[in-house]
Amino acid sequence: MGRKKRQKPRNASTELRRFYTEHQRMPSYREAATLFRYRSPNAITYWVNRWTTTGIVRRDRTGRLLPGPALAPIRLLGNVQAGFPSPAEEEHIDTLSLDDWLVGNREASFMLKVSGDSMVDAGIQPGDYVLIDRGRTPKKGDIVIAEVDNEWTMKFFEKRGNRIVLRAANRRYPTIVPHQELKIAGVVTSVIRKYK
Amino acid sequence: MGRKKRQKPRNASTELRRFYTEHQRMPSYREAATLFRYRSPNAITYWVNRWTTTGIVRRDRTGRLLPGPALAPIRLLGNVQAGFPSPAEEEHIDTLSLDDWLVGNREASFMLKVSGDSMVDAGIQPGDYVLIDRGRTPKKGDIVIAEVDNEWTMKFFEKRGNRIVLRAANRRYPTIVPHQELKIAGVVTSVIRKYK
DNA sequence: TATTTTATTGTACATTCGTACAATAGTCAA
DNA sequence: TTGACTATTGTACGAATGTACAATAAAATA
Repeated sequence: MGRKKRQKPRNASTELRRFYTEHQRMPSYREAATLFRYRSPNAITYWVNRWTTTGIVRRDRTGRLLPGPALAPIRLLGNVQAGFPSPAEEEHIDTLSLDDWLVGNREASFMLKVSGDSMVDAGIQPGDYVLIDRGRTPKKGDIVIAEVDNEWTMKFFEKRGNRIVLRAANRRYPTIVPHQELKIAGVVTSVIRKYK
Repeated sequence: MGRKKRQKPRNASTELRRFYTEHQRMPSYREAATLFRYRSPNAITYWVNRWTTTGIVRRDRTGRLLPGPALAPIRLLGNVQAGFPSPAEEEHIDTLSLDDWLVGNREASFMLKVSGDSMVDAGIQPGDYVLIDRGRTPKKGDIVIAEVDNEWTMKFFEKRGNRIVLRAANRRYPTIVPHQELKIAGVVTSVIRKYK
């Protein structure tokens, strides 16, 4: 039969991950054959057998492909200062995606980029991103997105006696005691800083 | 025919998202029928038709289910201080997952929980998580995980003349000039803080 | 060189899949 | 009560899928 030079699929994990994130599913054997330039879907059967041993893919009930552990998201290891962690003592957030880990209530969540310096003393800097949960009712000490004088800002939600006050985590900003009704857009559930 | 009380599937998005994150694929029509307690896969065909209009699901080439925009991850909106953003002016990280956004090089990445206070002046606090890229070569100004005196710490990577120095972002810690060879585990690519 | 191992192709088949079609019961408003 | 609309069930069919089997070329090894 006509036959191409042998190849052995290069960076299978990368290609498969790309397909998975692009299509939100794993390829069929025939699609994978196309992807890796094979003429027969059976070439994929051949490779799937070793990919399962290396954890790149798994099979579901009907034999279809699923992403294996090696395609899975980020691992959470131990602490920085407590000495460098050995892979043995990994915490097991392994299987969880950052999305699931950070976003509890998807429908009610959104993200903002921080541009002021009113929260620097709380370690939130301009350029950071904050995840907001719209649905949550703020507790004392929470960081909230609130409307003050027709402007939305990020402040600590606190109480003085029975009154609610909004405190900035920057000595240069005053604490605000809202007169009338107070609009709160949501509670900050996490902060993300991304270095280039 | 025997028939159950009418139901109209409740929180379809939640159920479907649960299935998708658990199985890493969308259900077949028959599986979805089981999931929502229907006796006929055709009940799902019926509902898929309206789920596609509300963006909960999409169909692929062969009619199989894919997660729709409404099942998709977090949206990135505008800036905090620049006034509260209208949904119109969303940046379009919509379709991107936090994982993809934060983790460039999956194989070479891992996560650490910060336990020291050596970087507080850079806004990295004890309890924060840092994502590390093993593969990247550190540039001046990067935050790195380095081995100093048989202990791993997080420091700014800088240069004095031709020498590499490791500087803490906390006035109480000294700057370190490594004598011999310097082991660097990776470069910090992002910081994540999670409030309870 | 000869031999073994590894990689690729093609075909065929049972299984699973989505969906078209038809029937009918539940719900609601007039 | 009647009629219109909505929701559910069952069946059947063509298309797509994973895989078993067999053949064989390419590369590695002796």
